[in-house]
Amino acid sequence: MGRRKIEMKRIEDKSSRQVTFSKRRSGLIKKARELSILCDVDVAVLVFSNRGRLYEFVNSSSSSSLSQILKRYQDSTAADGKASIAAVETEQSSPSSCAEVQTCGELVKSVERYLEGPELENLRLEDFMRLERQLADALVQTRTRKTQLMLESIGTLSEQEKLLKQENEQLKDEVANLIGIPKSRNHKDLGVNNLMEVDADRQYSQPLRTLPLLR
Amino acid sequence: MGRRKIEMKRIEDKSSRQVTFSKRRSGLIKKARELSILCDVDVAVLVFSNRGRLYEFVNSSSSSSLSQILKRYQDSTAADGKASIAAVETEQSSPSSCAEVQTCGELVKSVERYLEGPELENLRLEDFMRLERQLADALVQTRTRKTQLMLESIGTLSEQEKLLKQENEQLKDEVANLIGIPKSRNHKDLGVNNLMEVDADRQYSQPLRTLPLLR
DNA sequence: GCCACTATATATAATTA
DNA sequence: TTAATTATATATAGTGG
Repeated sequence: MGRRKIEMKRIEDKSSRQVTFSKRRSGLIKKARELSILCDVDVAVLVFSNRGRLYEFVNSSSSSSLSQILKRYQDSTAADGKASIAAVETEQSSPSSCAEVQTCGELVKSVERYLEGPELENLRLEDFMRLERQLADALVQTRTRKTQLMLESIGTLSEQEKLLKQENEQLKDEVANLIGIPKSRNHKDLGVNNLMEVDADRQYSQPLRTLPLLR
Repeated sequence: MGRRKIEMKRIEDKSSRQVTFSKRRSGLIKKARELSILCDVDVAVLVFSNRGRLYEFVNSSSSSSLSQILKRYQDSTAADGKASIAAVETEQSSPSSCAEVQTCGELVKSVERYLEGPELENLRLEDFMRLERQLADALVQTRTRKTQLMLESIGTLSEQEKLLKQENEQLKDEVANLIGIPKSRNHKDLGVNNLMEVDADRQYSQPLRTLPLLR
């Protein structure tokens, strides 16, 4: 929304953080006002600057006062007082085999037939509960199979990687040998040690960006 | 901000009011989140639909103190004991972050507390439907992230395998060279080049230590 | 009622005064 | 500095499925 896109993280420069705070704060409050007017709902926005100042918006037109809104808020969050925002994402399609897809497709079709059939009227709650269970089972099986296949891929690839690395090391040794021997008899060991040290370092030289996500 | 400018007054058409409510509500909450992140401040947004549902955002790092601050603004403290779970805003989020996962953990905890609480008797069907949605959302999110991580791992490993194979080929060539044409004047250069190439590749040849955690 | 889309309105990051 | 300005990013009103 500006000359360029900014990263969604704390703005480190104090000055521009302050400017952004001022602009976005009023933007937020403006939007809150618009929402409350357009949709005729109660909205409260509270912003506490880190110097302790409070900026707020509470729509006053309705019967709700701030205290009432806050009361509602506290009632609503009596259990823990925390906000939680769940992001819904469409599940990515996995690399599933043809057989599976076919099976799933058939399953879906059979369900469709089931739901469109003339005997639909005659079905009872019990039938739908059974159908639900069947579908849930199919889903669980599909997911399990998917996970299994992915883990297998990962395992195979890791194994492959290990072997390639070993081979690689041997080749490096050989190269070091071939290069090192002509000079003195110690060169070989030095070369090998050096390579191994480099190798040992390698495993630590990586930013593990995935780790935090697992916490 | 749309195909045309709209008057700043209550939208009379019920349907489009509802649509606008949904869109602007998530927009408002998104902006609140951005403000809290970019400027490192505490922000709370509370939106009550006129059917009594609460949509909220409170930046989690400060929620407990925020709750306390909120208490200061409460002038009446009559308790009516009605319990309800805060509705969870469902919105798409691009970057998965620690905060999100943390939110999942918090969600689980709050659910546990909720289900063990003394007010369990007072909950209505509506509350459980909402809870179900929240949990389903959290589950989808978790699954999606899992799948994403696994796919990333597979991608990385494949890439790595490719690079290792290339390196391997080069090393083999070199060994052949060194054996086939020993003591040629090119030896030194080859050695240096090789080491540099290895070095350049190093950044890709990383063991993914996070893998076991996915199981 | 919920998507995706897209034209347009609005918000705002960088820049200038 | 704070206040305008401007170029760009983002939000969203209307639309169709």
